[in-house]
Amino acid sequence: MSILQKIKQNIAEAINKAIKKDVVKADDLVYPPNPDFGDLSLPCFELAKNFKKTSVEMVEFLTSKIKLDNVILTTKAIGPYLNFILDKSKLTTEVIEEILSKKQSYGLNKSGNKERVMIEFSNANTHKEYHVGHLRNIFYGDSVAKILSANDYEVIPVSYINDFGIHTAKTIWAYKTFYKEEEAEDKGYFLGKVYARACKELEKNKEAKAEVGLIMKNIESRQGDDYQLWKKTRQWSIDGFDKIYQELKIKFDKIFYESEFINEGLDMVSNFYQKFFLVKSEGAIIANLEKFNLGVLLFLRSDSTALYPVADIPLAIEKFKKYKINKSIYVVDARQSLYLKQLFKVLELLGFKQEMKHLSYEFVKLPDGTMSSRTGNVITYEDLHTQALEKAISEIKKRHIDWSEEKINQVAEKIVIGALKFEMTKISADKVIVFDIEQALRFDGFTSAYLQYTVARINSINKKAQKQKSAKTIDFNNLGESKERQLIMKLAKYPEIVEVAGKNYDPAEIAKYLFELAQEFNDYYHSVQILKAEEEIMEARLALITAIRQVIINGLELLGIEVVEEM
RNA sequence: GUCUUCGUAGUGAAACGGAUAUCACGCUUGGCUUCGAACCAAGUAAUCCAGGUUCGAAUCCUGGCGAAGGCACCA
Repeated sequence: MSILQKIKQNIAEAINKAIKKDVVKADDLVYPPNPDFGDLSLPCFELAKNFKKTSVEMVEFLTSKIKLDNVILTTKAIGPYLNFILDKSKLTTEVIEEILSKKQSYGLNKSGNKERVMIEFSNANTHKEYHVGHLRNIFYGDSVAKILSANDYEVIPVSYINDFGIHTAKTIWAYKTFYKEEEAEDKGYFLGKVYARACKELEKNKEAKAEVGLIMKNIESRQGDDYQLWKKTRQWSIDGFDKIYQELKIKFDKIFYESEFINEGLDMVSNFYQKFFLVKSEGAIIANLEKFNLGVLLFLRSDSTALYPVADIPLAIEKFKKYKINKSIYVVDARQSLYLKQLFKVLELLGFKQEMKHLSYEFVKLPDGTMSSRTGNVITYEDLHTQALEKAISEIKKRHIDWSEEKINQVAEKIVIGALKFEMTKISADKVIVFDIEQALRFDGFTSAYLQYTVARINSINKKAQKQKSAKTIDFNNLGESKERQLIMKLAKYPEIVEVAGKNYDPAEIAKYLFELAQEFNDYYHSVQILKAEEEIMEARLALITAIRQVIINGLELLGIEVVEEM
């Protein structure tokens, strides 16, 4: 339990004792909107009803009854709110010492109870490009995985790659027709271009559709030249994804492929046909879920080729059986909400009672419309990354004429990856993002560069302080400025933020908190002297800013963002 | 047609049903011989409309308007 949670509990107990009832809970205590009101607050509307008083009377009543203890310094009644002012000197010492001793584990909690959770994200297709839409998915999924781990869940991050759809045949058709034996350096990226070409050409060339169908059949037969070509190009894509995941520093425990599950799924369909819920309708095999208000779900087309649930179901079952998970999370675009409800219902009908959760997020659009690999209206990861890197490098060169190329590149890379991750995770998942590349390449305001800059600034102060530091114990009573007290409260709230972010699967919660913390620090930095203060004050302030640095680093870690020593 | 999501300063975003609606960008003004100006300070400007529930609504309910998305052979 965090320090603040303990305090809330103490206050709730003190109130319950005062009114001789057990009605107030720790969570009823909220933070006042203005620090002048106090540190914690109990809105007394509900309580007043219980006691048949007006809320203002209730506050007066409580004020007269409540016993102050060693945490609550004093109370302050403002209208219907009973506010509490905490003993800051004690809080300050406890908070800073906890952060500085726990370091990277400050903020972790045990709420997940080691529950096994599998989270599936970054479900890209081979033989297509990896674009900014995928980035929202992978950053969201990766961050949620990290946040759940911080809440003590045993998280298994996985990805599921569709390598067996008709799109693979289209790409192979275009490759054979227009590119022959061509090979590019970045093969995954190259295939994306080939796919876009395929879609464009197929629109005007109707006869080619039959060729594509033939290629698909050849692939499905798992023998012959087309199949070999499929295998080769599939590997190009997979290598391309690996390279992207490496650049983004994102790891999966396991990557599943549709081609590994499709046969099992087809067997399942024939076993289940006319049992359970699978029926023939208009020539196709469907699951009729109308009585659950979920419409119908197609399994096989009337030409008996497979649709997406065929492989998704055996995969889901493998997750439950082989990985023994309690909860299965799917990070998938909101457009597939109905499909996931159908999938979960089918699994439930098959007897799987484990929790299945669709972690939905809205998609990424471009200013001139929906992103679509078919029309070529996409921003690929590679293009975005290259542009962002150029911008970051030029910004660094403006500031550090003496840096080596290598150092510039290293720092630029971290700034760029941070910027991309932050842009995607700072916005709540239910908002459509209209991706503006200019906006994403900004390094000021509500951005990860602002946070990285704050850390670099603190590093710089600490470096300059090295020689002046003594070994004496620090007296935190020297942190008496109101801005310092606010910073302490902010730092103390961090563990709760991690918990809320976990409960709501919400990285944006972390992003918002970190930005506010950094803003408060930068404001503070401009208003006080640190290195030029008296020795004892200086040491207390150095400890404070080191704690701030630690919390920013910890929070950024949950978003998958690295900091830089200097920038 | 039907279901789902979203409508907050010029733009983009925040606000467990709670106190004066917060932040960024933009624009106007000010701050570097000073611990890092990728920074800070001040100013400017907003809850789609109409009802309802509530002590209290940007938030919940109903209806309208607007935008996006789903709804049988695309994933």
